[in-house]
Amino acid sequence: MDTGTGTTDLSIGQVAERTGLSVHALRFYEREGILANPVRRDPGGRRVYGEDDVEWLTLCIILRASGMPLPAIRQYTEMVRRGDGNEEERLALLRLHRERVTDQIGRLTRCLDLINHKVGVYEDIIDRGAAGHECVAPPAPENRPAREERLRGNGPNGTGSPEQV
Amino acid sequence: MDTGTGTTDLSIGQVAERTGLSVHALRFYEREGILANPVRRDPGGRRVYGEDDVEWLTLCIILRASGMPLPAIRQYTEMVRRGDGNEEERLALLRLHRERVTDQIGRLTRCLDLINHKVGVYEDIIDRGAAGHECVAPPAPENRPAREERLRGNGPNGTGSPEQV
DNA sequence: GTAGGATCTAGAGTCGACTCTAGGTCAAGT
DNA sequence: ACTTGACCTAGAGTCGACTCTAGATCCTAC
Repeated sequence: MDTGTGTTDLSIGQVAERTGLSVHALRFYEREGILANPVRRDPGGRRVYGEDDVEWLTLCIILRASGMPLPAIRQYTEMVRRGDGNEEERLALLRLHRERVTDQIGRLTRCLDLINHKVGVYEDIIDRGAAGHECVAPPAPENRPAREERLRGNGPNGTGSPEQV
Repeated sequence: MDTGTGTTDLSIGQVAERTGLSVHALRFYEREGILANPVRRDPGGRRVYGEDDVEWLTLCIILRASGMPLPAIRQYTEMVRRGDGNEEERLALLRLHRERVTDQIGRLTRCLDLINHKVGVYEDIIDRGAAGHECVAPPAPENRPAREERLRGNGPNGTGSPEQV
C-alpha cells in the first residue's frame, strides 16, 4: 500500500468509497482535467491515488456542491497546476464564487420565508376545522393574510435562476 | 383587456414579461400540467391569462427556484385543482420541500464557511508579499492553518448532492 | 391586400454532469 | 487452469428543464 513516497496509495475504488464519488465520476473528472496532478498508474495501468488527491477531490466536491460548474473548477485546477504566482487570480475566482453562493443562500432564504408562510396558512386552515378556505379550482391567490407578504424578493423573473438553486 | 370577468386579461407575451419566464417555458409548463386552471383561449385560439394565473406562476417560480422539481409542482397543482379537502396532503408536500430547502441552505452555508476560509488563506498569502506558499504541482493539501478546519460537515460523500445545490 | 409581429402546434435539439455498456486486461485465490 | 472481481478505454445513453425550429394562422396598420 505504500510506494515509498511516504504517502498511502489508493485504488480508484477506494477513492470512490472515501469521496462518495462513483468510479465513473472519478474517471470522468480526470478526463475533464479536474485533478491537480496527473494520476499515477501502477505497472498494470491502473490508477493510483494518494491522500493528496483525495483532499483535492474533497475540495472539488465542495465547490461542486456549492454550484461551481466543472469548467470553473477546471480553471481553478489549472491555476493550481501552474504553481505559485497566480494567487490573485485564484483569489478572484474564489471570491466570485463566494458571492454566488452568498446570493444563492439569500435567494433560498427568501423562498423559505414564503414556504414557511404558506405552511403556516395551511396549518391554520387545518386546525381550525377541516373545511372552508383556500383556492379551489382557479387559484384564487392562495388565501391572503397579507398581500405584501407574498413576493418579497424574487420579483419579476425570480432572479432568473431556476435550477441554479 | 377586460372580458367582463372583472379581471385583467393578458397575452402569453405579457405574462412572459411579468413573470420572467419565456413564452416557450409558459407553453411547456402548461403541457406539463403546471397551471391550476386550464388556460382560456380567445376566438383566434390564443391563450388568455388572468392575474390569477400570474400569481400561481409566481408561486411555481418560487418553488422551482428553491429546487422543487416539476413533477412535484405538478402534484401540488393537481391537489389544488382537486379543490378543498386535501389540505393535509398539500401541507405534507410543502413541509417536505421546506425541509429540503433548509437542508440545502445548511449545506451551502457549510460550503461557504470553507470557501471563506480559503479566501482568507489566499488573502494572507498575497498581502504578506507575493511568493512562497501554497501547493505547487501536487496539491499539498492547500496550505494548512488548522487541519480540522477543512471538512466540517459534508463528510464522506459531500452529502451526495452535487448540483442539487 | 399586404407586410409585420405575435401567436399557434408538434416535435427536435441543447446543456451539464454524469452513468452505463461493451469488450477486454489483470491479479489473487482455489 | 479457471473463476472472480476490480479495473481499463471509448463511446453511447440518460435526465431535467428548457429552448429552438418549421410551418401555419391571425390581427393591425398601412
